[in-house]
Amino acid sequence: MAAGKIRLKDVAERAGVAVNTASTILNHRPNSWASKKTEERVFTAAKELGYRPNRAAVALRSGSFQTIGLLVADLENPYFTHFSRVFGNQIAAKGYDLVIESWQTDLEQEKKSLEDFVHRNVDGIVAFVSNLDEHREFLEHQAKLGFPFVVLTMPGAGKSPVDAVMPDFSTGLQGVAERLYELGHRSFTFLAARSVGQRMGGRPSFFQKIIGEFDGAKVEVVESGPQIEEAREVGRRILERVERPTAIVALNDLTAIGVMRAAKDLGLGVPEDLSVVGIDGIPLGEQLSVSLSTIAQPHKEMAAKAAEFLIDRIEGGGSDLSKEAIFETNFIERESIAPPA
Amino acid sequence: MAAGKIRLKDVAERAGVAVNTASTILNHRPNSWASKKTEERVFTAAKELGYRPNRAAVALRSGSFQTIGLLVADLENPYFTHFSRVFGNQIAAKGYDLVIESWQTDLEQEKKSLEDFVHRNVDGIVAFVSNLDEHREFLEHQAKLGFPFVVLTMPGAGKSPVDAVMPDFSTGLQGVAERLYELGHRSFTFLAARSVGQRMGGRPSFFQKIIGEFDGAKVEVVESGPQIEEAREVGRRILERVERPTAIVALNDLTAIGVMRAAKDLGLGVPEDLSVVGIDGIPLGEQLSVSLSTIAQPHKEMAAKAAEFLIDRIEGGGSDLSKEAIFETNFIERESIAPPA
DNA sequence: TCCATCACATGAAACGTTTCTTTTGGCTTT
DNA sequence: AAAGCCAAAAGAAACGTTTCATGTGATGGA
Repeated sequence: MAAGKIRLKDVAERAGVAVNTASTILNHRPNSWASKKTEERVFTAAKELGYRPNRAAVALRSGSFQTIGLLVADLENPYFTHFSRVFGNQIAAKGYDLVIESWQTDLEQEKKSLEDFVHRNVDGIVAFVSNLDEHREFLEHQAKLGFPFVVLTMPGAGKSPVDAVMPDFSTGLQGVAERLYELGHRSFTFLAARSVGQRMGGRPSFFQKIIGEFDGAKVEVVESGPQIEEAREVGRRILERVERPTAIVALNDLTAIGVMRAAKDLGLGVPEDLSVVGIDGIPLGEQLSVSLSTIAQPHKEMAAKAAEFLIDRIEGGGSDLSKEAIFETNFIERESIAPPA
Repeated sequence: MAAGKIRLKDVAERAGVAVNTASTILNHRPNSWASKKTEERVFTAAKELGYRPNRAAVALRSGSFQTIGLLVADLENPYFTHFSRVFGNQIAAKGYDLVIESWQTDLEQEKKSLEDFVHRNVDGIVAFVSNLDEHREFLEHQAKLGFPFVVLTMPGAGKSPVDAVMPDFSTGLQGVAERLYELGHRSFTFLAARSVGQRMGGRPSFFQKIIGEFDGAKVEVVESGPQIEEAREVGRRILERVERPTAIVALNDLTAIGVMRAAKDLGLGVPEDLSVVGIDGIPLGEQLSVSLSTIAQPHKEMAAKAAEFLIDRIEGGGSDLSKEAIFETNFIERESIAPPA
């Protein structure tokens, strides 16, 4: 248990009032009457004793922890920590606490985390999910229960059973493709997330389609895990070949960093010998010695929208249709791209 | 509230037993007595109904949330997320949940976070604190209350009132100094944390002392904030001068990255024109295009020790003297250092 | 003068568990 | 056959709040 065990009862006693009176005064500020004098007494008593309500009791009685859960894929990826911070600020402003959980890499764990999380008795959940279809049954169940749930995922997997916030990579990818082609690139590799179903919302195929419309350009899709180390390995294998691409688009900024390192390992310069583009727009990308070009997601707006959806559900409770918000991404050109050698 | 409101009572009814019987069977697995037959009935009833205990009620009655709090300086710094993950695994194995909080940069907020955290009714806290002395009064109070508390901080600020886990940078710094001197460096800059009291545990002065013992070497101490952006600015100012150092040791790996970028901004190469060393040993450092030399802290061992200290306090409860664990750091040489031009 | 009315305050139930104490009835012991 | 004992299970109190339903004593209208 936490601090010195000061109960509401103690405060009430010291103020010479009943415990419910103290309760009304301390919380229900709005709509409470009570004479100024007793209010005064209760407040000073509480302060003097250093009273803090017992969260377990509050939660038990009022049915809410005032806590919302955020489930991210990997807390060690700056994209998620950055998102977490922005999101945390948003909901803190509404008086909610944040509990962050991180599932790592595999689908089984993702499912398990999701289910465990629901039973932590949080008031609502925002979760990054790799693939809507894998969780559809579960999410439908939650929606039916009216449990406030918002997912962040990729568009294109059909209507989500719960509110969803999604980036739309088409504009960003279009921008990348056009710019790289314009610079003279014709041979591309797209590093795709190892397929957990259609995790990447058709990013590879969309990119292929765009590139396919350009004369003489070709794109190869290679799978990789989402972390630097693996991308470095995969990148090395790609770049060791005789016929290597002149530009690589990676599945996220972290893997793009891995690819840049792979280039370095082989004595290739970025961007002279290889152009690299990431996805996400993590702040770190801008600070690298060769700053990373990227397709940036609007972190802040997405976090705000997720918070808004969730709070609406929690407070409005309305079990109307699920809502979707799709955010455009945009290509940010930095030092990591240049014309091919 | 979470899932479908299945109470222990419902389980008990379905199993045809009293609620306390169900409780005993479900939790007190060890030491419980009850016939195999009823055990069986209770378990299947619970499973069929999808029963999950209400955490608020459990916490209220048994006085513990089975949750421990981790307070870090900045969740966007990979050092802390990495630590969090390792630490989280450690305590998860003991059946505790983890709640992470992040104070950002300034002392006021640090104090506030610390105090708020205590009132979240967690079972114990592990906190990174910038400076023991700033929190001494508070920590002594917690120690007196017997509240399980472990701090991670720098050594040298006198005996900690609560259990403490600390890195000892003397070996690491010694290693850096020797190696850089050996490579031919004579002019150093030490990027120090902007002084919140003696935040850095005498790192700058210790480094000065070591360097002072080498013939013809000099070191200058410059302050910076802990984030990349500021370090980049500060680094630029240092490197723009006519008399610039040939080697910079930064207060953490992130700021070292900022310094490397500052060099790039000015057209200086790392390591040809400038050697850079960080502190912490974040995994990212190894993956940069110019991999970062660093003074590595033993994350894993430190996290394990912090977990051990805390669990001991929580479960042992013993209010004996506070313990300290000091971990050696060690210098890891990577590509970011070389002989001066 | 009497009864509504009002402002202010209180008593007590309830939230879902855990845990301390008590009951039951079948079995051994004498 | 009565007393005692034990395993197995039930009863009920308690944790610290919030909230619903009451209670009070003054005020004002009739």
